[in-house]
Amino acid sequence: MSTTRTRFAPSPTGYLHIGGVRTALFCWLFARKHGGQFILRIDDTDQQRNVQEALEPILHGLRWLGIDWDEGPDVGGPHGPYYQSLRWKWYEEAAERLLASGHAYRDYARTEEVQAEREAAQREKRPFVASRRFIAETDADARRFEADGRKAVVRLKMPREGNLVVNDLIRGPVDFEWAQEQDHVIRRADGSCLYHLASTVDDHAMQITHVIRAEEHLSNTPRQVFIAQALGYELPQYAHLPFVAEPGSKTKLSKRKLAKYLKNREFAQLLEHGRRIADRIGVPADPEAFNPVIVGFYEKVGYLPEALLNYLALLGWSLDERTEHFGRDQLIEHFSLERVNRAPAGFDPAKLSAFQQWHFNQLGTEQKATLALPFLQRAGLVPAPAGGDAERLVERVMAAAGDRLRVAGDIVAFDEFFVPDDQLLYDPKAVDKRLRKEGAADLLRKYRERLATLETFDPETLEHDMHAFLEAEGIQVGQIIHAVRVAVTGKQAGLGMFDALALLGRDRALRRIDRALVLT
RNA sequence: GGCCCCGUCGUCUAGUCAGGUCUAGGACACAGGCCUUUCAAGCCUGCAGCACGGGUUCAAAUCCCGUCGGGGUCACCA
Repeated sequence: MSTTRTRFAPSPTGYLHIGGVRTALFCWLFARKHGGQFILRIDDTDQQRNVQEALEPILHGLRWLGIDWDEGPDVGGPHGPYYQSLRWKWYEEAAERLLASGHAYRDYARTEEVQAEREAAQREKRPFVASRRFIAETDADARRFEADGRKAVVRLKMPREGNLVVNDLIRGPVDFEWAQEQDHVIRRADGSCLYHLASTVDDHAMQITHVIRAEEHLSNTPRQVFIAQALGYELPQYAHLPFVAEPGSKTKLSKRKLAKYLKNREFAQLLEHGRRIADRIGVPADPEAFNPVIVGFYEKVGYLPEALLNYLALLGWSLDERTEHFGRDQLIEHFSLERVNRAPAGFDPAKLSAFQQWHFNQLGTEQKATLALPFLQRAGLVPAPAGGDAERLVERVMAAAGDRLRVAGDIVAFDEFFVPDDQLLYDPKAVDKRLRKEGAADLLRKYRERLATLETFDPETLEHDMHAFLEAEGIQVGQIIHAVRVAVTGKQAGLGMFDALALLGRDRALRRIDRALVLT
């Protein structure tokens, strides 16, 4: 057998869908696993305008995830062009050959006529497969039909007996009866060719050995096999992947049903989390582009490509009963179609988030800081270019934050460390609860005086000193620390208190406490 | 409706092909607890599933038949 070659054939829709990219991932993994090639082919037979513009987000998303293609747009290859709109000559020629060999015919039936027959069949509860009442047997027939104002489409002349067994690599043998198959149109009245013809011709021309695609194409396989056999092609192997389903449902995930998914608590949280970040960095949160069903969403808010990849791979595939965390290379090493599940897999936002968290926390402080910096810059919290001091501060905040960030964009939630003291915002609820509490202001004032005289301002010294303060005042830590936190950060929750103080330094801490005291 | 696919905790899954080691394992989520200056994290515990009904067998999640349920597809879309 020749080299393994798989392909992903997206149409330029302007965005990379989660379900689509999962298919691409499996095709890519399979090719890489077997040392073969992964080909990207653009299915633009239907849309003419702005293909490049609508394609860009798809290519970008694939690149972001590290799914690279050996042949396709940008990189070219020996079987190009890789745009179906540029390959019409091949299809045309194939259609003529099918006509010549009797595997296809010119059908002069009008759309309405076919439609009427189809509806009649449905009413009588019998399958509709073909009309064949307007086949032009001779040139004279053709001329007569044309004089009548009719135009011909080319239809496949499907067999009326026997059956086909497709040995699907994931599902095993699948049985189809030829008699159930319609005489599908392969060329329109205007001469342009349709997807099934184009796809079959291209798969052969590009020497695709394994057609790995979504389950929705399983029912389409017989007509493609028919075309391939009629044209004398060697058949590729087929593997039909289960759908990526809606959260909590078995229906195919769709970009258009955002409102419905938002009823799912976890999905709503995922989007909400993203929006909080998007708001701060000025990313428009319109559902056309900012939507968890689209890969771009994750890049925009600072997910790690390897986390998405890992999650997606496990959506329908598994290695064994325990291994969950995979890097790109391990995925390639272990992937196999035999271990792809047959049932649809629901998209689980919470699990994706958990994977992200795990991968993000595998990173060192420095790497996390590097990833977070652009978010601070976009939020206007750190200048661009940042400069050494700013970079060090980001790293120190990141170190003190520990596991508190899930995605790189979460850094904007720690804006208090980057904002000038006189611009720090105080959460009114926090002020009421912690600063306006009886005795809080007095204690805060006393604590402020201690801080003012403290020699060193690192977390250890601060904590040590706090204990001395507690003893001197005869109070519990809870009685003072919350007030200090609100005073210097404006918030009720955040980093460890002593880390926060040390991060700000004495001058900034004192200034903030002074501001806070005015609020009491 | 015809044809095709699918059906193990709420979710993703292991186990099904080669029936026993499965009173069904893991993860996420959820609940409770511990830790604790907050929030996370971490640790511990808990909750929860073989769609149903027949059969075959000493033995069925696993094999067979049927039922039910879900999904896909039936375009001059891809």
